[in-house]
Amino acid sequence: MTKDKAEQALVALRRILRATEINARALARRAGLTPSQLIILQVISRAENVTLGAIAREVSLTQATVTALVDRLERAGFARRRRDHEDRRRVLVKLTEAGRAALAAASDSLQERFETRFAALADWEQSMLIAALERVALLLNAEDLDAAPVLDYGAIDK
Amino acid sequence: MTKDKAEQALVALRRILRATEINARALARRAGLTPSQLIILQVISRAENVTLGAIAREVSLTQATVTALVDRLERAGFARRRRDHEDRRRVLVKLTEAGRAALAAASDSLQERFETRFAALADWEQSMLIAALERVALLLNAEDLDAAPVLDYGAIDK
DNA sequence: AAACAATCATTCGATATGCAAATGATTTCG
DNA sequence: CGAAATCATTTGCATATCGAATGATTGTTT
Repeated sequence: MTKDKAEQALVALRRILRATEINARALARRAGLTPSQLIILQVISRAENVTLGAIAREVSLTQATVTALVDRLERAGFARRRRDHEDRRRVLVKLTEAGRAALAAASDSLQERFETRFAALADWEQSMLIAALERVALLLNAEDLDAAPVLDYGAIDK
Repeated sequence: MTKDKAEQALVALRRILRATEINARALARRAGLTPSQLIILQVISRAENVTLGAIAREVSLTQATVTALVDRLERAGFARRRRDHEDRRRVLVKLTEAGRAALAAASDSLQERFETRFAALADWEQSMLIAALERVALLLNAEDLDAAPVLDYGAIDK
């Protein structure tokens, strides 16, 4: 009797998760940030001028938590707050130059390695991998877990 | 010009990471545990009688951190410590009945859903997905990031 | 065997994470 | 207008995580 195939798939999946998880920690460390802070920073950099609540929803954290995280990012000089003029309840967050630099310093070598190696594959193989990954995401029902549009979780975390 | 294929792959990958990450939190919550505690509990359950240092290495945390986590698991009645007789510096950790029950209560619905859906696929498709996942793990160079043998990160976190 | 080095766990101090509930400010809607 | 909803912050609390120091034990060297 062969090893259960679903189990094989799960093992490979866990290996992927583990690699990215460990990478995320190392990554943040290199940038002088914590994993959570790095994630927030990535969200901010992707969508300049986001509201705090939007960030919270995107990363599935509480507004209170995001407030605290942005506090530290701001104190570290990586981000800046400013009130929204349209709706003065909102607070928009923006990346500073230092923040951009920190992100650059944290350039994701794991991701780059992946991209490089991926690019070296034959075209049909690239397509196959994409199809397979999307299939797996579907099997995990990723779509009804996150209504969030762009998500982009950086590399995990945590 | 078509969207970069590597980017497509990464997007799917992030969706997978995100699904599992959110799931891990919900999972732990259901069992009355924190994500970290759940991970430790899973490690313990898989290899009965592990040393604290071994746990730390397996999950890439500090011994100090693992000590604190096991403290809480023990206080909650989910695990028990006992000294190793061979080498009295070591401390072995064992799951209690309550711990086993907690793990059962936290049975991973995401994983189950995956297994169910995976099982419904045609045989060739299963094989293809496995191959693809293993390929991706390789592209991420998972093997030189973790020397750890069994790894099995449960459902990530964190 | 005595001395020294290595290993293993714990403790301590410090910072960060994360939540729920309460509060304050502003907008929206009946 | 006044009530309800929305958005951010604050507060209080438990946890997570690390590095460095400490204590206990084992292994090694002379």
